[in-house]
Amino acid sequence: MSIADRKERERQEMRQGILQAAAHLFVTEGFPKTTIRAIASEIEYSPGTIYTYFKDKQEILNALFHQFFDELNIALRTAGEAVESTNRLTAIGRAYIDFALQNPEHYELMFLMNHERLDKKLPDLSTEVDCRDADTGKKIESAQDSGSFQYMQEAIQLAIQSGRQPRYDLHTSTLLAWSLVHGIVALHIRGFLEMYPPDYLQTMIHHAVDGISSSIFLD
Amino acid sequence: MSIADRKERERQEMRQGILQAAAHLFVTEGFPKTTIRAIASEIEYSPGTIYTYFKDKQEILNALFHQFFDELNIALRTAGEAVESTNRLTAIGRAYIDFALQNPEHYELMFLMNHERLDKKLPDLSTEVDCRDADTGKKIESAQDSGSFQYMQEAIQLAIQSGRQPRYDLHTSTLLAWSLVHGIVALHIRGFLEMYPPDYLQTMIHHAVDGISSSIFLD
DNA sequence: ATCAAAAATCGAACAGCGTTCATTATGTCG
DNA sequence: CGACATAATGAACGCTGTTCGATTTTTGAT
Repeated sequence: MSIADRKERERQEMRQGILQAAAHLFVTEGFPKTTIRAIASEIEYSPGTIYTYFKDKQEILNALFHQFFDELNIALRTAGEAVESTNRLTAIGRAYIDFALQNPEHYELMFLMNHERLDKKLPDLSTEVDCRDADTGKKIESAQDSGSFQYMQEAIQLAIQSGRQPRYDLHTSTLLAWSLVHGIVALHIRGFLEMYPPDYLQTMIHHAVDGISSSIFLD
Repeated sequence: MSIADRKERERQEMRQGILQAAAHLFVTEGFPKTTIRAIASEIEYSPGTIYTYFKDKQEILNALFHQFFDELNIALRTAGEAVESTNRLTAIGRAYIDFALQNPEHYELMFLMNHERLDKKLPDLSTEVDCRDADTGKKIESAQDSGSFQYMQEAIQLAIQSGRQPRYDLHTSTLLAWSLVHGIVALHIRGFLEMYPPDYLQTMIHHAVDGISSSIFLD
């Protein structure tokens, strides 16, 4: 079994090498300007070899897409678990904005770019039968690879359980909170907030994060 | 003088024809899939002719960019002027979301796509000397070609003057309002809200619009 | 009307792209 | 060792945005 294992391991290492080179080029040069030939050159292989490991350029992007989402997930949960549940939503909001502003190219790939057809793999909190399992009892995908959205929603629910008065229902509150932070960083990354001096913008964003709660809670 | 005028008019008509064909293709096929050859074919000219009227493909996009911004501007001001100043912000927010959801490809070009280098031509409300006119009293760029952002800000200022208590300063309030509506439509157009049933999503958006005010005002 | 000058149009051509594929090389097993 | 699967190659295909000399059309003055 060892030889097949090694083969598979080498294959994954090659995939990771391609992904690493691609990520570097995507981040520094942008997605459209990153050519398959450039990726191949970076890992010192022929262009055709790329296609032994990925179906096409889009699939490379998809792989990075999921990888970056995992990073965001970890960043949010790390920031969230570091504070008690009452402050959690604010901490998550701040971590979200920090992640986006410190990794704008990652955020670009994840949320801003048009991925045509791509399985978003977002938490399907399908309102009704969400955790329809009953037997096994662990359908929530280990709650680890469940999305950032889900975690934000859990934080809001915790705040409500702690006694805060929600303005809207849970989903609407989550949507508003997410829209607010996404809207700010999306406008910022696209350069629509360039008219503000950086420090003033920082202050506004700071207020915005603190304001997430006041947007969705009555008190 | 008439012949030079006609030449110029014909030139503008040709430009408009190209823009119209390009807009149609951009909207139906998307920007990357729209080729110069396809645009040329649509207006029944040779590909090279396009370059007599536009420097490159990007400049066609820029022209449409400004054109769509004018459309949004008009839509917002029409909706805003139709109601008294106290309800204006909500009316603008609703018109903004309606515009984006009814013209998602326009919104894509305006706010979602990465335009690399592009003079955003956004209202330079440079925080300080904004409407420094005093004498004439109409330095606000005829208030017509001034941006949608500016108009939203004016609506908020009107609400404040009507006695509403702002949570933050004017710029921050405007940023929050804009981020909220942009965030919602951006997430929606990118397909991140597909897990919600359409009618439930509509309700949430409805709440969100009504909630703009409660986000930035204390009362 | 005539005719040079100017402007507009054309379409072939160029370099680059993502992708494919027959060929070559490499490594694995009977 | 020899048969075989697998990986790597790089030329080639069809496409792209763009350029440019050749061609046609339009202009302005005689």
